[in-house]
Order: sequence, then C-alpha cells, then structure tokens
Amino acid sequence: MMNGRRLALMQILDSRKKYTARELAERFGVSMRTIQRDLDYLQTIGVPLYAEVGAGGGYRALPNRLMPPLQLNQSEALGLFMLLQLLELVPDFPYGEIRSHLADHYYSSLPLDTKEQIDRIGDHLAFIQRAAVIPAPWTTLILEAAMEKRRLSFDYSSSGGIKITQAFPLGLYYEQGCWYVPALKDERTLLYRADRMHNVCKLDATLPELQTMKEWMKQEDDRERVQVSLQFTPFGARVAQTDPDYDLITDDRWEGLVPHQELPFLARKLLRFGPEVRVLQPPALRSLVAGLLRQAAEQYAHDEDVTS
Amino acid sequence: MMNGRRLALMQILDSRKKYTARELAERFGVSMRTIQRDLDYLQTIGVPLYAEVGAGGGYRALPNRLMPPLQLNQSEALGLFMLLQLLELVPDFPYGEIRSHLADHYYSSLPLDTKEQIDRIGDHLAFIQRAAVIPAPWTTLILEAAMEKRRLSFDYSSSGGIKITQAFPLGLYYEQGCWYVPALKDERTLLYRADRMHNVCKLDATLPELQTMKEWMKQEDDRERVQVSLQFTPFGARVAQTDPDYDLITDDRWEGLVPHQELPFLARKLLRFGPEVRVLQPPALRSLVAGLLRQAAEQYAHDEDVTS
DNA sequence: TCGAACTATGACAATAGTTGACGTAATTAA
DNA sequence: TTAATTACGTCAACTATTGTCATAGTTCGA
Repeated sequence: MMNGRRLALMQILDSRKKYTARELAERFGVSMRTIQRDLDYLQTIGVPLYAEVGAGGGYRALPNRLMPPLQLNQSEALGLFMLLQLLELVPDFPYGEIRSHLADHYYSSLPLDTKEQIDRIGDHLAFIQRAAVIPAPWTTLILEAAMEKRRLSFDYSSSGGIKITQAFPLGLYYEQGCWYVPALKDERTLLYRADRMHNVCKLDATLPELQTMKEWMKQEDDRERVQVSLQFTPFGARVAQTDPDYDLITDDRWEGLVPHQELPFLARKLLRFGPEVRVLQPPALRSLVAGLLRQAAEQYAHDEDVTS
Repeated sequence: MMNGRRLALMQILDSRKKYTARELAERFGVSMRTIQRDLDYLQTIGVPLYAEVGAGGGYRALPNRLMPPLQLNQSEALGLFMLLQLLELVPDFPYGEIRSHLADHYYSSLPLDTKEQIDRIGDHLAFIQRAAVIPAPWTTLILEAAMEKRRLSFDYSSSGGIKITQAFPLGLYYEQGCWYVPALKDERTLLYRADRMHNVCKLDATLPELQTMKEWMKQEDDRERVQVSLQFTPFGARVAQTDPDYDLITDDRWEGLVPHQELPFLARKLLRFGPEVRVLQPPALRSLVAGLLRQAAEQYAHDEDVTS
C-alpha cells in the first residue's frame, strides 16, 4: 500500500543523488529494514530504482517517469477537455499519448455530473480549422531528434521521387494542417514536410552547435524586406479585416514590409481578393499579380460572350 | 488512509443514486460496519456525503467537485505542455484557468529533468496560426449560457453603433483567431462575434427546446447542394493538396457537392489558384469566376504593355 | 402504534499488515 | 583484510483494519 513515506521517498530519490539505506532510515525515523522494504515496494510498482552494492554504494533512481499527480478542480477539468477538442484538429501531435489517457482513463474516473458537462460541451463548442488528412506519424521522433540535436535518416518523397536523406532537424512546426521540419543538410537549412518523410530513424551523430528552430525562425524574419502598399475596395477591406494577415492601418489601405523572396507568394494570396484589391507598390508585385490574372482569364476566354 | 475500496466507494456514491449500507457491504464483500467506517472517513476528508435515516433511507453524495487526481507519465506530461503551447494561440479560451494551473502549479511540482525537457520543447516546436489580437473576455459566460440554454443580454457593437441585445446563444466556435456565437434572437439565428460583445450577463429566461450549436452546424451543412467539378494544373494540384478544403479524388481533379448559396464564396476562394484551376461544372460558377477575373484584370489594364 | 428497515455509534476481539531486531550472505572500495 | 554497503529471511512486537455484537435513534407504512 502506498503511504506518505513511500511517496516522499520516491520524490527524494528523484533528485538523482545517491542515498544509503541508513541516511534514508534516519531521515524518516524508521529502521533500515523498513526503508529496504519500501524500496522493494516502489520497484514492484515500477519506479526505476537501482542500487550500488558495497562500500560507497547506495540507492538511486533513474530519471523518473512517474510524475506527481495533477489535482484539478471542475472548471479546470472542463478546460482540459475543451483543449482536447482543439487537439483533435491537429493530427499526429507529438507525444500524443496524452490524448487517449485523458479521453479514456481520466474521463472515466470523473464524477458523473462532470462527465455530463464534458459531453455537453461538445454540443456547444467547436474549433473550425483546416485539419490535414495527410498523416505524419513520425513527429515525436523528429522532435526528439531536434531536442537532442541528433541527425535523422529518412526517406523523403518529393516530386522527383523518393530519396533517402540525412539531416539535422532544428525542430517542428505546425501550420494549416501540416507539420514542417526545418533541417540542416549539408550546410543549408531546408524545409521538409513531415508527412512526406518515411522510415525516420535517429542516427548517432549529434551536432551540439546546431541552432534551435526558435533562432532559425527569428533569423528568417530578419531578411531583406520591401515596402508594399495595397488599396482595397470597401468590400475588400471588410473581407481583409477578418483576415489577420493584414492589419489595416486605415480602412482600405494596407502598408507593410514583406521579405523580397515572398512577393510571388503574396501575389498568389492577393488573387483571392480578385477585383477588391489593387497593388500600388512595388511595381514588381503589380506585374506579378497582373500576369497571374491574365493567365487565369485566358482559360475562360471563349466564355466571354456568354458572361458579358 | 485512502485505499482502493474507499476510492471506489467514493466513485460509486458519486453517481448520485442512493445506497444502503447493506448494498455497499455486499458489493465490496465486507461488513456493514466497515462500510460505515469508510463513509466516516470520507466525510472527514471532505467528501460531501449525507445519509437519510430510517426506513427507505440510505447514503448519497452531493454532486462532487473533487476530481480524482490525474496521474501522467513523462511523455504524457510533455504532451500536455505542448498542448499548452497550442493554447497560447487561442486567446480568451473558456475555462482558461487550466492554463495557469498547469504553467505555474503543476510545472513547479515536476521533476527537474522533466522541467528541462519542457523548457527545451519551446525552442523546437511552434504552432503557426493567426492569433487574434482582439480580446473576447466573455467566452466562458457565453458557453455556460449556451449549455444552460439561457438567455444572454449584452452590448453589441456593429458598424451601426452599439446596441443592447438579448439572445439565446447556441454555442461558441473559434475560427481564424475569432470567437463566434450563433444565437437565436426573435426566431432567427444570427451570428455574433464574441469580441464585439460587451457587458455580457446571463438572464433568467431559459428555452429548453433550443437547438444545440452542433445541430445548427449540421443543418447549415444540409442546404441544397450543387455538383462542382474543378480541373487543376499539376502545380495547382500540389498547392490544393495542402489545402484540406479539397480532397482530391484523382491527382488534378476535384469533385464535390457545394451548397448553392456558397457558390459566390467558392468563386472567390478559387481566385486564389489563379491560372492553376479551371471550373468545369457548373456553368454558374464558371461565369462567376470569369467575371471576377475580368474585373480584377481591368485594374491593371494600362500595365499590360509593361508586363507583356 | 407497532414493526421493519434504516442510520449511528461504541466496545472488543480476531485478523491482517507493518515494523524493528537480528542473522546471514554477497559485493565493493580502500 | 576490513568497513561499508545492499539483499533478504525470520520472528516477535506493534498497529491498523475488520467483523461481531449490542444499543439507540429515525422513518415509513400497515
């Protein structure tokens, strides 16, 4: 049976220092024999202890996998299950075991009325988000490798076919239903998609001086930028206001700095607004947008007489 | 001391049925006296039990607010803290107390090495999402009212100014950085934005036959639909594959049913693909897209000579 | 009004679990 | 080798839990 002393013992050993049975016995005011029996018990319930016998020996615990219990109140529990609902939209979440632990084990241990409330939340709360259908089962492994700054080997399928690749992942990020992996390969940082990676495995090589993804993202933000100014129609402005890409300064005009490399990407984005936006600056973006529009319109050229 | 039987007893009583000491004793295979002692103990530690004495009496528990503790292992805890990072992007999460409980209290009770790992996750994991800047502090209250099918009173600021409004909220949903509230006002279901609601308070009136948000959303989905078929270029198909709106059946073709009312909306969406998509069906959508393209192109008409 | 079906509580012995004391063996560092 | 240590078995002492019995009070319904 788990009593207070055994719990405390577990936590003391978690500090990863070494303790002799005598020290522990004195600390708790019990006999050494009792301590030994406690340690026995802890081992049987799975706490990873080990002992060094002989002079200078003692007991230690491996980095412990048993966390202290989390005691929530009802509204915190409700919040947790709402969070779980949000999680449903993010497929292949790393360390995703938490999902089933909460949904199955913890849920069933809750009081009945709390369960009812949780069930009812589902009727009244939703998160609308593009959920990817493409599975990316290796996210946990990739994240682990990034945290250990360890090299990965994987098969990567791109338009050119499948290639076995090795790279150091910087981290993992989720955007619009997709997991992306910036990774260092041969001195260059490339962006991989996690769902196109297969047979991922960690290699032995590590690179301690590897930058973190956080640093990389910051650096990406610092690239050369171009002044862009857009003019929306009143309707376009209303649409744009609900799109957080554009923080409108005045009602119908947007000004901002955009990395030079992203102009083609921005041009495609602006297509969405069709006639509701006009590019004032820079000319390069003007012609990109105009070019795309012309190409698109050509597809419908022979419809002209019908629609006009 | 809390043992398994007492915990189980607590959960059984939580179901809010009534049990006699005899029933419980038989269930656990112990004597009635033991059950009574257990109940005594549970009361001393604060479980809100009460007994009805006399014939037809028995023991009950008040709806219990003491949740059982949640015991996670390390990787589940890591998952939980990643989940917390995702939560950072959703402002004004209802029942948001969970956030600080986890970030402050639970975090500090974890073993050292787990804390380190959690800290490092932040360097290697990100969720990229448009985070709204507009605060919507009333989400918990709105959700509660929806679950209780209770009328709300609030000040709503729209383009026409601020109006005091009363309505029955069906629920709450989050999309692209904004909380939305479908609500029944005078027989019609309107869509409010939570960030534009102020001074929200629950009124006494309830409407038990009010539909849930889930039902409402389903109904929205069930409107009359039209067969749409799209033809993508290979490049367009690649782009579309990352957009979960389109589940491609073959590599470069999309077929689906779309509510008739949403064709104009879909037309605007398709603009995004510019030259990479062609509408095959229905003709109505074809002409909508063509029309938008023509309008848009006119803005750049005098640039033609430069770009061609 | 009575008796059956309950809870509430105390006393005490029987049972089960925990602890301490002691012994013995094995391992290890100095 | 010796001292410090883990490992573990045995048994008696101690402590906690449980069952049995007794008694008293409340409530319901015949």
